[in-house]
Amino acid sequence: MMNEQTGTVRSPGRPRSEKAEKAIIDAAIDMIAEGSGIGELSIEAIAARAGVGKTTIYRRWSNKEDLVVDALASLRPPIPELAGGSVREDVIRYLAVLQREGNNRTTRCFMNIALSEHDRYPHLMERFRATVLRPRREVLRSLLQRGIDRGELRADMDIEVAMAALSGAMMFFTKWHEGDGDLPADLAQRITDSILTGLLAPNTGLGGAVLHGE
Amino acid sequence: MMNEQTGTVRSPGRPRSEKAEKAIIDAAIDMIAEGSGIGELSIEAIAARAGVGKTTIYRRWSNKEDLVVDALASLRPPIPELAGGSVREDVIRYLAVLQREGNNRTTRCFMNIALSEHDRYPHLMERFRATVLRPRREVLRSLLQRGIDRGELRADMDIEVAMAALSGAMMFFTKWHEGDGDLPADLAQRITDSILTGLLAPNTGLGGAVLHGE
DNA sequence: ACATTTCGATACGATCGAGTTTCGCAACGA
DNA sequence: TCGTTGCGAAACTCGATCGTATCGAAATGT
Repeated sequence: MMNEQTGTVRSPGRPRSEKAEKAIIDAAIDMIAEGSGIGELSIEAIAARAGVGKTTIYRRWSNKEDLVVDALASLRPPIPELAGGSVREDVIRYLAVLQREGNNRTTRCFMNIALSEHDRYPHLMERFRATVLRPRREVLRSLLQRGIDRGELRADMDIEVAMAALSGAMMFFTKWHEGDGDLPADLAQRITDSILTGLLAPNTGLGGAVLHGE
Repeated sequence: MMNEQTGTVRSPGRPRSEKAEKAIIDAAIDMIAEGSGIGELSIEAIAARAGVGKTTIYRRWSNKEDLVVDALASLRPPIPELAGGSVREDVIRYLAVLQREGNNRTTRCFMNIALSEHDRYPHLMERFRATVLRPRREVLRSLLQRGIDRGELRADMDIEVAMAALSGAMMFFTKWHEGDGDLPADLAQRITDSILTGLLAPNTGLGGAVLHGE
């Protein structure tokens, strides 16, 4: 009755097939990656593509949203690894990863859903925040914090805004780039340098920081 | 047979009701604003809400996408008006408008669709680019260009990247802000100052621009 | 061997929505 | 008055999908 390794109760009968479970989730992800919104996704189509009976799906998830939540959570886009060089180098590396992911079909559709079904599927959104957004945010935050500690970045920097500017700029390009050509290869570098350097002309007399005062 | 004002042919019979047309479009917009994706939107529901027969819809649009395209095109979110003050002031004003719109239910759902149905409904996306994206882009571009001409902004600025950073940062907040509270009231100002000033510490010896060299 | 549970397949009733047709009435020009 | 066209309402056919039930076979523990 007891599983020797885990100590949990082992129910009698034929065990559930992990292969089927994987096939179902893969099928769901594939269909999302092909552009289905959650609304268009049908259990029947998932079952057919996974080569699985509908029963096998309903035995595991009671509705579509639960399935999609699990499917998307199983997707774990890589968290950018930083080399620990200069802050500028690491920020470029970080944005380059975002850019590469933005061109990946699966990540792209995943992000589409995260952006648009925001209000309709709160569970899903929370999962997205936890597995994708927050880890990256922390990587970037600690990177910027390191820059401050080292004196490479200004100590009075608005970290939240800086993170939004860097990630948002890249997101803006990957979503709304005019023309269907690829994004420029040096985009990560250009974004990084623009935001690190700032837009103000160098010799306005005062250092830029003074402008902060109201 | 000829319409006196326009010179066009006036067909016989009862003319089409402009009121019905407006009611249909309003109903469609309402339902989109309530969170329906295009997939969930049904012609029957639109007809019912508009108090109109389905025939009246099919007589005008041959399918759902055409109707939605027209409906969304009829929506004309205001293009930010700039006061012509300092560049900093105008950028803040511009971003403040974006922020306000991000909290508006209709604009928000409109944007959701633009973000996610990107690939599935190309007509719709093109219309969105033309009526929303491009005009704003031009406002912001000319604003930054003016800053360069006046010497307030650096002459070697990467305008495309700067626009993406400003808009992207605000978009990032309006879409993915943690916590459900409202966005801070001074957000537009914080974004503007952070990006104008840049993130680099002031006294790294060299002016920031030198870092651009590879 | 036997009980139990899952498997894929298939069928089922129910619902929903698309798109078409029909109806009687309303609005227009001639 | 008459022909034409638009109107809303309703009925209709058709296909998709839902969620459930049932089947014989397969996989496990006892």
